[in-house]
Amino acid sequence: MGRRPCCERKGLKKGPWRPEEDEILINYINKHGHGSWRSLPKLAVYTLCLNFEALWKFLFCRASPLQPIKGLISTLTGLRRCGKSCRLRWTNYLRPDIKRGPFTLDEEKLVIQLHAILGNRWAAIASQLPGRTDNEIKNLWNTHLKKRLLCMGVDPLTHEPFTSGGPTTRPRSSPATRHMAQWESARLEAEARLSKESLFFNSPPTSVKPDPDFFLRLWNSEVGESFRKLNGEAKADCRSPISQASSSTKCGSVSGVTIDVGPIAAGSSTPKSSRTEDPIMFDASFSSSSNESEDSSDTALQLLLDFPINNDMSFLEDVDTYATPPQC
DNA sequence: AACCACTTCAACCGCTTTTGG
DNA sequence: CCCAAAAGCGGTTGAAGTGGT
Repeated sequence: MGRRPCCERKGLKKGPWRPEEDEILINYINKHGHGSWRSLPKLAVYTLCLNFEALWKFLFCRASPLQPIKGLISTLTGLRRCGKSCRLRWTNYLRPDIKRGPFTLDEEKLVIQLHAILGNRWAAIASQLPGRTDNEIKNLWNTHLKKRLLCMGVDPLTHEPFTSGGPTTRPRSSPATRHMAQWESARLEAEARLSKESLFFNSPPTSVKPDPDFFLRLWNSEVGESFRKLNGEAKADCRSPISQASSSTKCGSVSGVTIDVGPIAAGSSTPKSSRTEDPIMFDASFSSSSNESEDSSDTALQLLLDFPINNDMSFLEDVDTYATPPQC
C-alpha cells in the first residue's frame, strides 16, 4: 500500500517562496490560524478573493468584477503550494516568534550540550532554544559545530575525543549512568511536549512557573511508565527521579567523578528514540544541592547543562581561532 | 573579468508517528 | 482494532552567495 504523495495535484509550485506568497500565507494564518495544512493553500486563495470582493463592495457598493471568474483566479494566482510546503515555510521562516540572526555563543554551547544528550533530535533541541527552529539548528550543526568539533579532535557523534585510530568506540556504562541519560532524555522530550501544549493554550512562555511536582507528575505519566518498564535493571539503584534527586547518595550525585554514559537505550520513552543512538558522556562534577534539582524543570535543565561535557568547550570562546580551522 | 571550489541555508523528500473515522 | 490521511521529523539537495586564483 503506497502512500499518496503530499503534492498530488500537478502544477503545484516548488522552490523558493516569493514575497507575495509569504504575504498570502501570513495573512491567512494570522486571521484563521492553520487548521489543516493540506487545505490551507486553497483556503488562503479563497480568502484572498473574498477580501478583495469585500473591499470592492465596500468601495463601490456593488459586486466585484472578480465574482464571475473567481474560480479561474483561484487557480491562476495565490498559493499554489502543497500544505506541507506551507507548514514548512511558516514554521521555519514566517512564524513571528522566530529569532533571526547568528547564534550566540551561549546558544551554540547549548546546542552542543543538548546534542550530546539528545543526538540528532533537532526538534527536541529546538524546543530548548526559544525562537530557533529545528531546521536552523540542524544547519548550524552540520555547517559549523560539527566541523568545529572535528577540528578539535572531538567526535561529533559521540562527543568524545578521537583516539589515534579515529572515533572512539563507546565505553560501556553502568546501569545507573544509563538510567540518568535515559531519564534526562525522557524528561527533555516531555518538557518539549509540555511547552508545546502550553503554547497551544496560549499561555505566554514567560508565565510558565516552575512546578515543584514536575518530576512527580512526569514520573507518574506515560513517559515515566515506559521509562520504568525499560529500566527494570536500574531499579535497585534509582527508584524515581524524586528519590534520586532528594537523596544525594543514591545514583546521580557523584561529586567530582567522571561518569560515562552509554547509548540511550533504543526505544526509551518514545519509539522515535530508537532512531538516534548517540552516546553521551558526562564529565560530571555534580555536587550541587539535590533539593534544588527537584524544585523545577528549569533548574533541573540548568543542572544538566551545567555538566561540563567531556569535550572542552572553551574553544567556542575563541570563535576566530577556529573560523579557519587548521588542517581541516 | 571569468572561472572554480567551497559554504550556507531554504526547501524538498521520504519515512515515522499521530489522529480520526 | 484497523486503516488511511495528516502532521511531524530528520536527512538531503541544490541555488545563491562568497572567496580564491
